[in-house]
Amino acid sequence: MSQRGKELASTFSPAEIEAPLYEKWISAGYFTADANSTKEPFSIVLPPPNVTGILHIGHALDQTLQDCLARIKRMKGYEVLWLPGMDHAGIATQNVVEKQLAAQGMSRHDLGREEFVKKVWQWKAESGGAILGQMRRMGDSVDWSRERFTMDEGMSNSVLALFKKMYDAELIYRAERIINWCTRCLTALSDIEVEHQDDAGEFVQVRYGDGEQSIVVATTRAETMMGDGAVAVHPNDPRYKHMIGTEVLLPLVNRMIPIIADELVDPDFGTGAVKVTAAHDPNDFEMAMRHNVPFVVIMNEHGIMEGSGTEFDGMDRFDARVAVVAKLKELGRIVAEKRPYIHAVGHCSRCDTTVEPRLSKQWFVKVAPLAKASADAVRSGAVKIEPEELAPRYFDWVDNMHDWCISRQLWWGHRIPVWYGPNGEMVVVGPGESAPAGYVQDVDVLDTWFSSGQWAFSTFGWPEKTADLAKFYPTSVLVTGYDILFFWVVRMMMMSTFAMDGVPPFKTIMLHGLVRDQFGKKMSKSRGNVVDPLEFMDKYGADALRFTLARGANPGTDQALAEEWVGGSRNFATKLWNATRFAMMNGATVEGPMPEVSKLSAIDKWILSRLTETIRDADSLFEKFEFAKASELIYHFAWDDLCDWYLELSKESFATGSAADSQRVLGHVLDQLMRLLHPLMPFITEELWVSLTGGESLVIAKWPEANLNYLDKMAENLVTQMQAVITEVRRFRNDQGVKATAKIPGRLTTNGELAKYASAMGFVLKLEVKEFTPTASFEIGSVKCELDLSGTVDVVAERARLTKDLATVQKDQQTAQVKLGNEGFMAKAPLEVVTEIKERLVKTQAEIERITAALAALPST
RNA sequence: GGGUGCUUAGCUCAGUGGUAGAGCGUCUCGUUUACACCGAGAAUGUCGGGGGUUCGAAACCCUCAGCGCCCA
Repeated sequence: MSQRGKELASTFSPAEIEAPLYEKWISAGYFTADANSTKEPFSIVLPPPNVTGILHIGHALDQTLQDCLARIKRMKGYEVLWLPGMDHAGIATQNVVEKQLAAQGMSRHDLGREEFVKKVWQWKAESGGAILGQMRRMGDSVDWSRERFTMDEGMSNSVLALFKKMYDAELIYRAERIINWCTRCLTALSDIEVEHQDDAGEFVQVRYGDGEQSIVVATTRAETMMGDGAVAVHPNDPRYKHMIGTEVLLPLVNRMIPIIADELVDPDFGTGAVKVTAAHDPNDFEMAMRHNVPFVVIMNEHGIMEGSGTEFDGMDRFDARVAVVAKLKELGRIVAEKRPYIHAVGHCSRCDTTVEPRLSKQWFVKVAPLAKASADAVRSGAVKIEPEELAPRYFDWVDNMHDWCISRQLWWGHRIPVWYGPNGEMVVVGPGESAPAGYVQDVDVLDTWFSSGQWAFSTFGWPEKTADLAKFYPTSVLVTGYDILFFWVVRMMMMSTFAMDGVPPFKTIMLHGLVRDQFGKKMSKSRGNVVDPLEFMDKYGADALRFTLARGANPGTDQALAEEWVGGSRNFATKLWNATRFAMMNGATVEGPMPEVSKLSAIDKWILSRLTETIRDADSLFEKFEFAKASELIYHFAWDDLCDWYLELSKESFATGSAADSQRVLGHVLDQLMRLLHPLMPFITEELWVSLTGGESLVIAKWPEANLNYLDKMAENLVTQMQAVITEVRRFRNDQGVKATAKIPGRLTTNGELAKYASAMGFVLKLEVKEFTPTASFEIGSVKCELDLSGTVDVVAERARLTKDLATVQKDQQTAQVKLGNEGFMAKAPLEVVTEIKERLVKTQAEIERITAALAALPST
C-alpha cells in the first residue's frame, strides 16, 4: 500500500503520528532480531532500569543514544539486537514494599519471608515496569520478544551457575569481616552502596591511663571505646616511641590495653595516637589482624550498645556517644573537644541511615583476579572506553578494588545457593541440582549487582550454548552514564569476562554525562528543578525531546537542559514538516533516475554537494559517538542550507514551471535527509519519508551514503557569492527602511556563471523586473545592483552603514598588512597560510575601493 | 587529603596554533500562499588574572584565583 503523495496536514502534531507509527514498527517486527541471520551482528543490552522506576530524563538520554545507534546500524544492514529489561533492584524494591506495609502498621516479619516475597512479586506485576511502557513513547527500537528481568527463570539459572563456577574457582568465599552495615535495613552493604557525606560530628581527645603511663587518643567515635583492644601510634613517632609495647588503662571499662605501632597511623592527625576498635572500624580491623588485638563487640545489629558490660548498654549509639563523653568529662579525661567537627561519614545509599562498620560473617567475591582481567581487557585495547579521557577513572577503580561483599540480609533477591548440613557441611547447589536431605539453605540473598553484572550474557541464555549467545555476544557497545562506571560497568566486565572464558562483554563502553537543569545544576527533588521527560514529550513530541538530548550529548560531559530548548527542537520538527509539505506541493519527487549532474543548475549542484558533505561528516561523527556535533551539522544543513537558501533560490524555477531536474533533486535531498535524521527523530522522518517516497519504512531503509561525485566546490563558491549578494541587498533595503515584502524595481547585472542566476536572486529579493531609473546603485563583488527606491535614499543611514563597514574592512586590511610585513611570519608561516592572508589583503583592498566609491557617490547632506 | 575536570556572548555550551562560533534570549522591521512553532536585519566577548613558548595563543607550558565531580 503506497502512501505516496498522501497530503500532509497543514500543521505537524506529534501526538497524532507517534503511537500509530510505533505500532506499525512493532507489528512489522522490525525490531525483532534473528540469531540465525547471516548479517553481521550489532547488539546492545539496555542498562536495566529498576523495576520500581519511571522514566526520568537520564533514561531518556541514555535511550535516545542507544536507539540512535541501533537504528543507524539497522539501516546499515546489521542484524541489530537491542535487548530491553529490568533489574529487580534488591534493597530499593524491598524498601518500597516495606514502606507500603508500614503504612498498614506491618513489617515484613509479620508476613514472613515467603508471603513477603510473594507480595513483592505481586507489586512488581502490578506497578513494576512502567518504564518499559514509557520506552514506547520514546520510540525505542528494542526487541520486546527478548525482554528480560534479573529475577526471571533464565537469569536465576545463570546466577546459580555462575555462583558455583566462581565458588569452584575459589573466587567466592565466606568470612568474618568488617562490613558496611545499615542498622535500619539490617543488611550488609557493599562499598558502592555507601555514600559519603560531610557530617557535623565531634572530635574529642581522651586521656587513657594515668600519670607517666598515659596517652591521649583522638576520636570521632567515643562511644566505641569500650570495644578498644589497643592504642596505636606511628612506629617512628618520637612522642610515643618509648611507650610502644607498654599498656595503658582503658577508662570506663578499666581494662589494660597495649600500645602498638602501625604505619597506618598518621602522626599528624589529632594527637598521633588512635584507639583500635577492631570490631567496629575497618582500619582498626586491619591493624588488629596484624597485631593480634582482640575483637570486642559492644553493639548489636540495630546500633544499640550491647555487651560492653557498662552502664551504656541498651543505649542507642548516638545517645551513647553523648553519654560517654559526659562521663569522661566527669572523670576529667577529656583533654580537648571540637564540635562541630565536619568529616565524611558513610550513609546507606537507600535510606540515608549512618552506616555502622560491623564485624559479621558474609560472602565475598575475591576481586583481584577478576579486576585484573577487566583492567587488562581495556589496557590491551580489546575493550575501548569512549571518550578515552574517562579510562583513568576506570583504572583507578579496578586497580584498587576491595573484595566485594555479596550477601545481603534481605528477602528480595536471589537466595544464596549454599546449603548447610547438620554437621557443618556446606554445599553449593548449581542449576538443576538439589541439596542433600536435611540441609538448610543460607538465609541471605545476593547483592543485586551480582545478577545485573551478568546482564550481558545471561540475557542471551547462558549457561546454555544458545544461538543468541553465539550471535550477539560480546555486545557491540555499552551505552551508559559515567556515574555508574564503578557500580555496574566494572561488575559486568568482571563477571562476564570470567563467565565467558576471557571474552569481555562489550567492544566499546560509551559513556555519556548527566542531564542537568538549565543552569547546569544537578537536578534534585529538594532543589525542585527536576524535569519530566514524559511531560516534554506530551508538550513537544518525542522527536523534539530526543533531538534536544542528542544535540546536547558531547561525549562524557554533562549537559544542561531547558524547556525552551525542547521547544526549539519542536520548532525544527515543524520546519521539516513544512519544508517537506512545500516541496511536495512543488512536485518534489524520487521517481526516475537522478538527472545527469553536469546538466544541473549551480543551485542544484550546490545542494547536492552540501548534502554529500553533510552525510559524510555526520556519519563519521556518529561513528565516533559525537551525537551533539552530528545533530548540529544536520540541523544546520536542513534549516540553513535547505530551507533558507535552496528552497528560496528555487522558488523562481518552481514558479515558472520548468523545474523537472530541481524537483528530482529536491526529492532526493529530502529522501536522504530523512534517512540521516531518522535515528535522531524517528517519528516525523518516517511520516514525511513515507509520504514523499511511498516507501515501506525508514526503519528498514538504507542508510545514506555520501556520493562523492556530487562534491562541487565551484557550485559551492557560486552559491556563496549569491548568498553574499542577497544578504547585502537585504541589508541595504533594511537600512533604507524598505519592507522585506515590498516589491521594488531593481536589477542585478553581472557576467559569467553568476549571470545565469541573476533572476533567481532577484526573485528572492522581490525585485520587480521593469524599466526604471535607479535611485540607488552599488556593487557587491562582480554584481551590480540597481534599485529604484521611489524616492530619495536615506543618505544618513547609508553613510553610517558604509562608514561602519569601511572601518571593519580597514581593520581586516591592517591585520593582514601587519602579518605580511612581519619578517618572522613570512619566513616561518606555512605557505598556504601566507597565501590565504595575501588573498585576504586583496579582497579587503577591493572592498575598501568599493565602499569608498559608494561613499563618494552619496550626495552630501 | 588524593585524583580529575572546568572557567569563551545575558544563559547553556562548541571550538587543541592562523581574522572568535551555535542554540536560547535581546533589539529593529515584517501576516511575502511552506512555516509567526516563521522570515529578514542587528547588537553583544581585551576567550578567569598574571607570566612564558611561538612569526602567530581561546588553544601549548608555568603560576594564581574561583567553581565542580570522583575517591578517601
